[in-house]
Amino acid sequence: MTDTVGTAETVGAAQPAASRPGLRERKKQRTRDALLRAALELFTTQGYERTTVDEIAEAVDVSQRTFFRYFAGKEDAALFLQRLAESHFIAAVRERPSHEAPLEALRRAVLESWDTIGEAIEAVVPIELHMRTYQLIESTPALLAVHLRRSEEIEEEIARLIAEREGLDVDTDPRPRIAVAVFGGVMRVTGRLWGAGEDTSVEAIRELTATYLDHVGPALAEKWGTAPR
Amino acid sequence: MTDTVGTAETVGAAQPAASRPGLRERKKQRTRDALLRAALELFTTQGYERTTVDEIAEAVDVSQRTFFRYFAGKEDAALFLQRLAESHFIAAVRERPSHEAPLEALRRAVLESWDTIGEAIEAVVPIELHMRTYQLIESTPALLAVHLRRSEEIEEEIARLIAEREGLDVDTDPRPRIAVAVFGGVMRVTGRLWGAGEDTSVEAIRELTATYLDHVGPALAEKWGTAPR
DNA sequence: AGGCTAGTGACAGCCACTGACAATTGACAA
DNA sequence: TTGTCAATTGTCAGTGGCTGTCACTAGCCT
Repeated sequence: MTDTVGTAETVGAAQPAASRPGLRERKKQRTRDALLRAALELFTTQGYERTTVDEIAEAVDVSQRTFFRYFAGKEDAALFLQRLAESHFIAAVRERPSHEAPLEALRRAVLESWDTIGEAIEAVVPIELHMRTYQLIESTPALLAVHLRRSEEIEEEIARLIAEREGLDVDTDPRPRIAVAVFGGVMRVTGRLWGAGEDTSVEAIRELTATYLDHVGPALAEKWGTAPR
Repeated sequence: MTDTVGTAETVGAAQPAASRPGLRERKKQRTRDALLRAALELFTTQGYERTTVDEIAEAVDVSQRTFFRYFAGKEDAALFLQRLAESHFIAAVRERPSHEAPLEALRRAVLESWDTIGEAIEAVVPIELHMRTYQLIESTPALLAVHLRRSEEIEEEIARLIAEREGLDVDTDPRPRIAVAVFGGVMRVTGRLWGAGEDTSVEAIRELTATYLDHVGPALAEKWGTAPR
């Protein structure tokens, strides 16, 4: 709050002069991040239901009302990072070359986006907190419910993307939606297993995903050999 | 509330003397049904969010507290019939002969259970109200979220069932969960399309389901022909 | 008939969330 | 530097879902 704040900030920040959000904007960003971190920290330590919005606000020393100005609700804060991750995934799908077969494109998009997502999150909160948050979501009915609904919305979006890639009409041809539903189904299964397991590393989820996607074919086979494979 | 209620009920009811729940029990049942009907009626006419629990209770002339003794919450009432339907579906799967391939068994189970479910529901509320309720769920975010979470739980249950049928271990072999996830994904897509469409008949959902299930293979093909089919 | 207990109503209270209004503070121009 | 405008925030009051408690009524059982 000194008189040289302006200069100090400009120098101290790693902003390459291209974008200088202004004091007000930066302050807002800091408040949002602080609220998010406090919320996730409290959620993952005491549990989601046992944490009140007042506690979160108090931890950041703002009014409860302010919390609701940054987040639509408790859920919104808890799922914030998921949304971040989802947008990265969608972007990854968009960038897949259109000569790849639909499922192939989706597969590469997830596997690839695991990394870029990590970086984006680290810029806001420690990755480790995000991992804990993910497990929290999987184990908290209220959060899982909202997360699954969001997943469905994303599936619709991706289905339209795929349809566009292939030059098809989603409302006429069932294949885009089906392909995405299949893919989404597998992702949900692997996500759940990953969250329930011990190894929370990116490698673990990557491998699990790849393995399960490889098993879609066999799982749909007329007759299953008893060989588990 | 006359003194001959007991006798009248015994005669009037279609209970074949095998089970006579007792006055208390019957009264409870009537209260529950009344609450359910009132709730669904209000939900589907005014909207879920715009209906308060007090309104529902008042419509049946009981205290708000009593509503919560019968239903865990507003959601619980709204999804009551879904749960009924789900249990029928699970039962149908259990009864499929074990020589059928997994997906074939699931397919037959749904298509078959559409009918038996109808009867079970009619015993509580008019089918037509159930149809409206289904559309309400699909179009109400809060309800859809919980419904999807329940779906996931059911998928897990079915996956274990399938694994058992095939003599496999769900935690070792990915195929049961994958197959069920694929199936569930298709069901969700068709359910959504059905709810959004005009034709709310059983035939419509049956045909839609069959068609979409038939397209799973093509949707997973390496290269999609441009023919929508 | 009379005790036992399930079911209920009435009341109090917690917490998520919202609208309204006033106070504060950054942004920008004079 | 100072004044004005607009964005942010705090405060207050209220709505609605949901829960705990307690006294009371009415089926049920011996």
